[in-house]
Amino acid sequence: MDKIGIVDAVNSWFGTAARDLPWRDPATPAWAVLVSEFMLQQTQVERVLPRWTAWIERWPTPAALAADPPGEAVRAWDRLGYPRRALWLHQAAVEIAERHGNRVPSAVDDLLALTGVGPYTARAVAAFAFGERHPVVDTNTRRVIARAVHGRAAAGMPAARDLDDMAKLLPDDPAAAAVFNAAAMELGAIVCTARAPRCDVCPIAEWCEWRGSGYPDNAPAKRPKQARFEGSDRQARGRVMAALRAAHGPVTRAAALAAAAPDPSPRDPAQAERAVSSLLSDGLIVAAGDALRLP
DNA sequence: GTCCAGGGCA
DNA sequence: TGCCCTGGAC
Repeated sequence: MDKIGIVDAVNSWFGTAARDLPWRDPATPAWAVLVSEFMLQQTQVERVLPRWTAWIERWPTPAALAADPPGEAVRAWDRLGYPRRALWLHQAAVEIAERHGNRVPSAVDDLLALTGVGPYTARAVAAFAFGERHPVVDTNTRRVIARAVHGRAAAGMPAARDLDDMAKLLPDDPAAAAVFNAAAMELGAIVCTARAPRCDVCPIAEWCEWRGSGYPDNAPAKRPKQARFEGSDRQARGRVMAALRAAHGPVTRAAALAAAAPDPSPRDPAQAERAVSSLLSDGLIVAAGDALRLP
């Protein structure tokens, strides 16, 4: 493996292929970077952009968000999906305001201690907001390393090994390391994709162990099949949340149940009740007398 | 129509 | 290990 060749090729490819995203601007405050990473955990860039812009305009600091009720965060989250993350981001803002003097911490351990911040987000913020040299590994990076370095078609289960692999590739210079972290993710996202890799336009095709050994399919993707969304509890929960976001005040329990199950003859009559009770236990909705509202 | 991606939590 | 949501790819 030619480490220098790979790093230089990926970074210069990134210089031409990378989109001009506002959170990549070096002047972007750490708080805005943290918000972008929360949103990008689960959502494509195109959908995140308008929500992110509105969010940091409305809540330019952690304390500003912490001063509003969490339900406002859930409403502003809109349809980004996984609305528990809006609650977690609000809680993280409270923790930053209270424990860190309204300044996003730069140490990975401090970041990891924040609600909703895991190994990926902690290192992403340390690297991209503070310029620290850390391996930042998401599933795209893991796939790129599995193929280019290990000659495997797909990454295995996430492991500490992934961080070691990326750390070995990282340039010594922190700024170049930050670029490589972002570039490797981008390469995996748009070129070295899971299903249809575009090796013809890959900047590191000449070094790729997987390509060099004839694309062995030695990783039969044992990913558990995702449950269908149509008719799922998740869909029912999403419908209740949409109704609560649209209503600017409490809605009756009956209305929430009706929103959960618009089908007049649902196959699973208990599903609406499950949706409401699980949302209550997640704290995404709260009881207000006989009605329900955002927290 | 079906399948898939995405990080963190319990 | 299973669950959370949505929209886009196939």
